[in-house]
Amino acid sequence: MTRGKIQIKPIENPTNRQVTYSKRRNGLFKKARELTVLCDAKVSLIMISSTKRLHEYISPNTTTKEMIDEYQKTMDVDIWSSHYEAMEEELRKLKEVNSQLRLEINRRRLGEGLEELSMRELCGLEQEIRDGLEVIRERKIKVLSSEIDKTNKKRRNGEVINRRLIQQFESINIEAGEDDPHFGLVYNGGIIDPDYVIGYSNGGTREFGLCCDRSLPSNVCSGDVSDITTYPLLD
Amino acid sequence: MTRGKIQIKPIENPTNRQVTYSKRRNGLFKKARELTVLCDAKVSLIMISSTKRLHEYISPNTTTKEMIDEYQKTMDVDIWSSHYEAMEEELRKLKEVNSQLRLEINRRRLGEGLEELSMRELCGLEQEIRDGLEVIRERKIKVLSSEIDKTNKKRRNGEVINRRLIQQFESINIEAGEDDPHFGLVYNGGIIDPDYVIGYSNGGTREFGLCCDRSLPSNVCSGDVSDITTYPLLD
DNA sequence: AACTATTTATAAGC
DNA sequence: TGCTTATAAATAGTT
Repeated sequence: MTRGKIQIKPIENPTNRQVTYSKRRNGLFKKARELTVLCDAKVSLIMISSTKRLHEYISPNTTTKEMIDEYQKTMDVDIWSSHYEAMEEELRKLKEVNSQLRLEINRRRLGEGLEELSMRELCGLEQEIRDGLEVIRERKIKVLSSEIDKTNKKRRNGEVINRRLIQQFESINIEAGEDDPHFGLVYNGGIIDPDYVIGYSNGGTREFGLCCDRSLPSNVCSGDVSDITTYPLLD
Repeated sequence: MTRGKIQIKPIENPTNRQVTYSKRRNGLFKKARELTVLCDAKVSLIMISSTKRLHEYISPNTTTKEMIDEYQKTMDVDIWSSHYEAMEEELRKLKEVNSQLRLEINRRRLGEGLEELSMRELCGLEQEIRDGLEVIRERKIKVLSSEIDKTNKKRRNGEVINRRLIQQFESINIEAGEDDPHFGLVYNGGIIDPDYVIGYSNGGTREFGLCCDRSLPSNVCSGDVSDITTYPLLD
């Protein structure tokens, strides 16, 4: 605007245009800076040249994000909605995968959703499940073995008391003059047969096995047993 | 900057400050507009006064959102991160549920992850899987039955041709003066025993069962059979 | 908001 | 890009 007034219209010459852009850009920056200082204002200035180069000024007492947030609040528009789109897509996909997984679980657990499976697929699924069943059986055996081991250890620790108990029983039977006692400690020599144990607890640190002689009629236990003496097993 | 040069420092007088803000704001707008036209540039200018009033200029050939998008791309920063937070939380939760579901599937399918299960849980899981297995077995029987039904329908449709085929075989055997033919159509009266069918196809709309008399020695079929006549079954 | 003296911005040239 | 400079434009202080 000197050495001859200019018209405000597009500068055709690219070099000229770029030079003018550069000069005026700096002018704008300077003015923005001055406004910030003089008037305690906040200024966000973003410029993109025709050559796609970006320059920005932001007042020192704020951030671009803050300015944009303020802009949004004032204009009551949601500029970011499009920014959610990618994320929403991901969300949608995850939800889909999720429900697929749930379907899969239900199919396997309840054997539902088999309608569309071919004979070959059904056989494959059956085998898969059999395999899984086998693994569970093996695991059960392992758990049981370890429980038995623990029980045996406790039994060994309790053998002294056990012997005293047997002696007590024998003396009672002798006192009563009975040769064929129907009650007694059943003790099968090391391993407790799980099928023979009635009532099985692994909740605490002590375990008890209540055993009955199966050859006895079931009503033989119906008497008054409240005066039974119990002994704590050693840990 | 006239009637005496000014220092670029905060204007203390609020009225003065506001007046200067107003004047310089318009100046900035004008410069921005001119830059847009002269240099084919895009300008986004947002100003907030000390009295919290917001003014903006945006070049006619663009939008504020576009400018901000471009800004983000260039600066390689995510201004909106805070806007994503809620969504990211949801995303995180979904992913967690997802991996839980996958874990669940693997446990059920492969019988893995059983280490932490108690005896009671193992028994429950085993029963669950047995139940699922039963459903699959039932489904297999259903599929097989339906296949057999379909086969029977086709067989009935093909009975006329079947009979002609039998007649043809019989006449051949009579011509040969043979009383005990070793070749013939094996037809067990309605239901084709799947174990007896060698080669089973359900891919197309037509099905063929190739049957051999199992009492025959295996080398009896080794002759020249290239002149066998085939008949298409009715659909 | 208008005026205007002056400063500032800048177009053209190098 | 940077410097120069003539001149247009912006604007501080006043009314």
